[in-house]
Amino acid sequence: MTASRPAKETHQVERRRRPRGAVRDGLVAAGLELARTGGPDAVVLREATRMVGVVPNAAYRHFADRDELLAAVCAAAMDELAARMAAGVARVPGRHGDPDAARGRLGAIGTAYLAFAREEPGLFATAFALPHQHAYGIPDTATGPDRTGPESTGPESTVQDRTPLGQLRTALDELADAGLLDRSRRDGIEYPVWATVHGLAVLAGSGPLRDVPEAARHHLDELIFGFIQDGLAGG
Amino acid sequence: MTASRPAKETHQVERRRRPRGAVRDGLVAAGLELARTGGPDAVVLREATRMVGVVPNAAYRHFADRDELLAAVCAAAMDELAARMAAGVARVPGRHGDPDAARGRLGAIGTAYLAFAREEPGLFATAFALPHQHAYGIPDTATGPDRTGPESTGPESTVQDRTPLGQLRTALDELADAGLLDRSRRDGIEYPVWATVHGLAVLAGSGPLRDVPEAARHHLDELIFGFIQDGLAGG
DNA sequence: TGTACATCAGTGAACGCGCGTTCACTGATGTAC
DNA sequence: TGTACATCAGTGAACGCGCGTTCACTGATGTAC
Repeated sequence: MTASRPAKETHQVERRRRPRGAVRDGLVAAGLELARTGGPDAVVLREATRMVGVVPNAAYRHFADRDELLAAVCAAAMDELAARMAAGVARVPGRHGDPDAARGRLGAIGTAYLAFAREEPGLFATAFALPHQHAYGIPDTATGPDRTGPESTGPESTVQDRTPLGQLRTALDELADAGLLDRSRRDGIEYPVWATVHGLAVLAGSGPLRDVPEAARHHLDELIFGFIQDGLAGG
Repeated sequence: MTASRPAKETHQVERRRRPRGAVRDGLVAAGLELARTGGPDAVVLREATRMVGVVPNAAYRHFADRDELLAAVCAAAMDELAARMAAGVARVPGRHGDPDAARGRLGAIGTAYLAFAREEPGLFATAFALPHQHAYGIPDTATGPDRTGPESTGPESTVQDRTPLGQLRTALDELADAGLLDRSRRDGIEYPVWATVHGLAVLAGSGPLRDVPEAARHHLDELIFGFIQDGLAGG
């Protein structure tokens, strides 16, 4: 029986029994659950420590302040979106360059994006809520390198990254490889495509279209996908 | 001199000197200024009363609670967006049905929308922040009539309304009247167009693309407008 | 035209709450000799 | 292999703050007779 272990050992387990990093991970996970229900504003430091079963100030061993915890939660939310997209893409069979597969993978990306926004509006909002968003002001100097800006579309765009934009780029590259997207139209096309899907995601996930019934929702999805197809085909 | 007025009159001015509705209007205006700087979360009831020069609980003569004040501020923010769009459209000369004018008015709508999101990210976020957004949950039953849903695109869509979506519909109708948009493609096309512009507005206004330098920003705008044009032309 | 009274829109004071954050502490763990 | 000590990661108690909201009140305004 396990009860034969000395009581002393059971007692000394009270302190520091958690594996290294468990509290930090737990705080982020707790913050993620709070964000799931109420968006970024619901990520309350004290509540997260309560959920982990730790005293409030223990959080300061792992985060400088509440904003740093929120930043970690935002990153985790973005990771979850990326993971769902990757899972959707992986579910589509077919070799790289096969036209049907290429179309299917691009569609899977859009579908996963929209599904995430609708099923998890709180996490979706959190994923795109960079901390310090609260100060809506003119950002810094609006100059300097920006890794997500359109100017980063160059040779390095072939580097595979798991971010939503990176996955979209990969899918569009494959579409071009499959001959379904004219090479001359490839450059920068990820932005209009992203904007279209993101716009519907916001409007239908937590915006003014959030209450449309399911049938109309599917109609909306089809309208948007058809529109993107036309935009990719060119005028 | 005005100083010849009896001091008594100057004194009795202390109470109720404000015109009817001035405090309510002032609270909404104050809330709008708070939202301008910090988005919907910055709409703090006590701060608004301070700005108006009134005691905190005076707000409860005009609003049931903080949420009702926020709702009024959100509506005011949406009105400001609508007004900027209308002003942009009105600036484009040319008769109804003239191709150049029709194109110009549609472009003015998109430009005004994007400019508002970039210049006033706080107000833009507030305009689309329906109160009770904090509870991200499955809305009611997801059934019942929805006036902004796609099913409201019918004979009543010809009714002119000043909402952003209403103005977009009007512009697209004119585009069809001018022969630039195939009638068979008109139905529901406002949603993809709206989504595309809204998506860029969010991404570039307060999202991950908010820090892209001005040159790249204009490039993005052109990409999006070109994409919409291709989508309207059809595949 | 003047008076009596209801209503309206403000004041003043107070409440409980939960938050983020700081301080001094303590016990367990890991490391140097 | 055993001991001394630094570091790590938690505890316990407390802080000040600003918020939304409630209560009883009061004076000015509008209305009925």
